[in-house]
Amino acid sequence: MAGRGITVLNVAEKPSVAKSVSNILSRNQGLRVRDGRSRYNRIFEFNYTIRGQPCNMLFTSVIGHLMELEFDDRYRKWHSCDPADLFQAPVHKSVPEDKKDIKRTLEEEARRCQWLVLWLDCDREGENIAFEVVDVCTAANPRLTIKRARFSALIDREIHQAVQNLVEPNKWFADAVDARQEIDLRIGASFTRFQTMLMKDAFVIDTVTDGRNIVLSYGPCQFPTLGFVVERYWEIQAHEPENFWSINCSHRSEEGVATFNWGRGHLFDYTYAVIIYEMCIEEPTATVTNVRQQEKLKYPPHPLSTIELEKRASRYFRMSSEHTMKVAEELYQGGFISYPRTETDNFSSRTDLHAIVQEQQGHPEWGTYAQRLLDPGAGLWRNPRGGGHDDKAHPPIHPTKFSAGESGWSQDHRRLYELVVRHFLACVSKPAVGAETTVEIDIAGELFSSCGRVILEKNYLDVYPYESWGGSMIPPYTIDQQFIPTTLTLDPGVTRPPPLLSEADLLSCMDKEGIGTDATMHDHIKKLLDRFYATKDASMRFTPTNLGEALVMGYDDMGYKLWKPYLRAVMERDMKSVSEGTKSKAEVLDTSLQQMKACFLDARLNKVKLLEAMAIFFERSNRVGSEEQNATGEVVRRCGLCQESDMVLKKNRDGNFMVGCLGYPQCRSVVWLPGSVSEAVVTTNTCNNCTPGPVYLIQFKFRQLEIPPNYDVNHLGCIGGCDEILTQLTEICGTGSRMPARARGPTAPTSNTNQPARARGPTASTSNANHTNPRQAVCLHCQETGHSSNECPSQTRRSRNAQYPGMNQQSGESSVSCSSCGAPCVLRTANTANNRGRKFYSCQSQECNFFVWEDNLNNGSGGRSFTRSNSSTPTPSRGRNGGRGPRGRGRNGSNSSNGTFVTATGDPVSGRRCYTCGDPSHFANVCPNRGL
DNA sequence: GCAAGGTC
Repeated sequence: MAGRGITVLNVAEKPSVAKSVSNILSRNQGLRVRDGRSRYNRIFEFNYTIRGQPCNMLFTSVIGHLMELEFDDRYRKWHSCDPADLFQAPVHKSVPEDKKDIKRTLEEEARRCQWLVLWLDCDREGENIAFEVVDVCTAANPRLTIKRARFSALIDREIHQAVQNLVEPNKWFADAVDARQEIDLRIGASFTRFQTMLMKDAFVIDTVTDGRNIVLSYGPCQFPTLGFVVERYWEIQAHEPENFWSINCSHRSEEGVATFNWGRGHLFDYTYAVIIYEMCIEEPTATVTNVRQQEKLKYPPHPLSTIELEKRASRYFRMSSEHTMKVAEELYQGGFISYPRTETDNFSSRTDLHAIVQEQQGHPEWGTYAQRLLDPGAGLWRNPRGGGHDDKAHPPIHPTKFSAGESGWSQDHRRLYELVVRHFLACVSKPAVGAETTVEIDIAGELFSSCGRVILEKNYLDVYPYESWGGSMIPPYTIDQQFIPTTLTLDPGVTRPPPLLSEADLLSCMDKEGIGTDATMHDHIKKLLDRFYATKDASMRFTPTNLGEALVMGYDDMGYKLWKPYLRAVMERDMKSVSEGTKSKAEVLDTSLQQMKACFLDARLNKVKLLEAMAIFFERSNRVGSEEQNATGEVVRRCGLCQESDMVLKKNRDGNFMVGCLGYPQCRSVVWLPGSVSEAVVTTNTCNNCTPGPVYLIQFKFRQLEIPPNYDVNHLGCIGGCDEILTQLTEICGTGSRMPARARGPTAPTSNTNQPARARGPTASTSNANHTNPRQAVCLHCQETGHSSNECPSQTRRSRNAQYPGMNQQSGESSVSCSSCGAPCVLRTANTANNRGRKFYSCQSQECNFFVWEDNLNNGSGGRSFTRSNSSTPTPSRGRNGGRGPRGRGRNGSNSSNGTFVTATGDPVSGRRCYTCGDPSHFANVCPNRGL
């Protein structure tokens, strides 16, 4: 490198840009290339003069983002914290292992440079990457002068202008991306951990996941994408076929046949249709009232953006968007097509379109067409029409090198290259021209019309066989001409549901609602398949799996539209505000994370909705150590034993409350709570006495019949050891621990509560419910000594023997009467998927909606009301149909017209069939032909 | 084991 002048480190977002800009700036004079630490990112060297200042230019690149945002180590393990903590857990940016070599190159080169010029793509992500590069380079050389080159295309004039007019990098743009990254990470990780741990062991869902560890991920892009699929599916399920009628007319003459369509289209009222039809039959003479001739143009498509490429490859070749992008990337790497990730569908006026066409003249299939295009006499050329999108970074996808097919290409490489070339040639061609004739006739006052088209000039259609423009001839007619129709029929028809979403439809939905970017949409679609949320059939159409549907249904039942694109739209608006400087990054982060955390906490409180939705499709699992039980509780305090994890409130397998360490099974610290607790919720109040704090107070509700009369059923309690009432109730009622009392740790909150249970031997001298406990010398019930309150003879185990408060059980199963209304109840057998064979009592009164499971009647765990429909089963009505589908019906709703599918006696409700296979014996949600 | 965004 020459010794005079300053040394400038230039960094581009990708190797291809570093190469292109180096070529342009050096004018291929004295350009030297050497390897960097990374095999992909070479370093170009040349001399250049910036505003009179001689410069030794070093030009290298990164590969997209150099850094990743992640949680601090303390929060990385799934069980290390409550997922709710992830909304404020510390995060940091760092260079991942596979980018370390690029980092080293930057550091080494930066040390010997005076200037750093950033040539990252000129969008928000590019600006953010620019600051990542700045961070790495200035850490190695703090004296660097930082400059930004702004360019919108890799064109000589633009690049020279950019380097002569260097500007400052835009922090607002980078901030917007920082905010987006942080929000995505926090929401994604918290919800993913929450719903995975809630459900993966609670239900049998891993039988169809190829033995892979199932992760029920949530993401602000993947979930709305799933939402589109599910919503369409519900729309189809909710569709009720309706009969309609239409009048059709045809006329055969010597010149040919014309088919006339009824001006009214079709009518749903049969009587009305018949009346009109009879009028036509009585006076069938048709009179031609209008003959219209028009020239019609069919325009070629806009220049090719990424989404259009994906959609068309899916439609024309049935290639998945993910595969399309893989093949396109390889064609790009080989230099055959331009950069494949672009939103732009508009060619810059500076692009030499003719040169691109010229390259294709020799091709055996479309070469002749290319020659015609270039021939001014043929008049085929027309400058392309743009579609109004421009990302200012890349041109539309177009061919960059001629190929008649390479030996290493697969069929998909050939097809995709051909599509890019033909699409480009079509774009610069004139539209097809057709002559359209419309004939209108009148029969007994009813209007009918027929339309025919003749293609006059095919133009672009000659090179674009993927599109057709069907032409159909109709015979000539003149105004006032009269004829008797050859046929005049009243035909029945039936409305059909819309089809399942195709991949092209899905991409359109995502594009319209701003879900993902051109470079990531295919990833989100693939994620639905990878996560077993949806399947794709042979015709490239998507069906939600039971898993995907249940998740969307669960959140929908909570009233949260997390599966809708709204959240992303709000984030996009916030990002725009940050990038324009009208809101600060901190402000946006504060507001949206606060809102999302509130939403998360509420969702967790309503997790029963998710569980109910899952229970519709999946069997409950008896797996021990359900992570739901272990990890989704609310935090009560930091574990004093392991001092690493939080202690959370949760239930054990038998439904008894406890406060256990999230570090289980490594840490077995546990506080068992009284067995009489029916409800427990961690509040935001903290204890003023117990240390180390904070120890959050728990709002308890006790079962009245299981506690002595002088205790209140509601109690705001502390498990830190200071709460006498809780201690007493624990002693009176016992706990839900399965361990024998002698081997257990303290069953009541004491100052020793953070001792591991397994470390407790039979001699542990704590406030355990043992005879040795001096505090039990006086029975709390009868005030006598000699026995504990647990064993007080005056207290039968009322909880076990108590009558269920809502039902009066008399002798014999068949003589139960409803305490709610007094009417007799009958014993019936459930026939739903999840409770088949289970017996329940159902009140016979039409006005009363009470039922109770027989097994609950005996163990006192309660009954629940349900909404009675015409053919009700004891399945609690769960609003599954509310607002879903165009008419507000779900596929198994209790709406009377849709009906509950089977009656309590197992009789199928007539007229309803499985949408998937047509079998009348079940609905689609339990169809054996359906996937997961 | 978690997101989405760059890109080889």
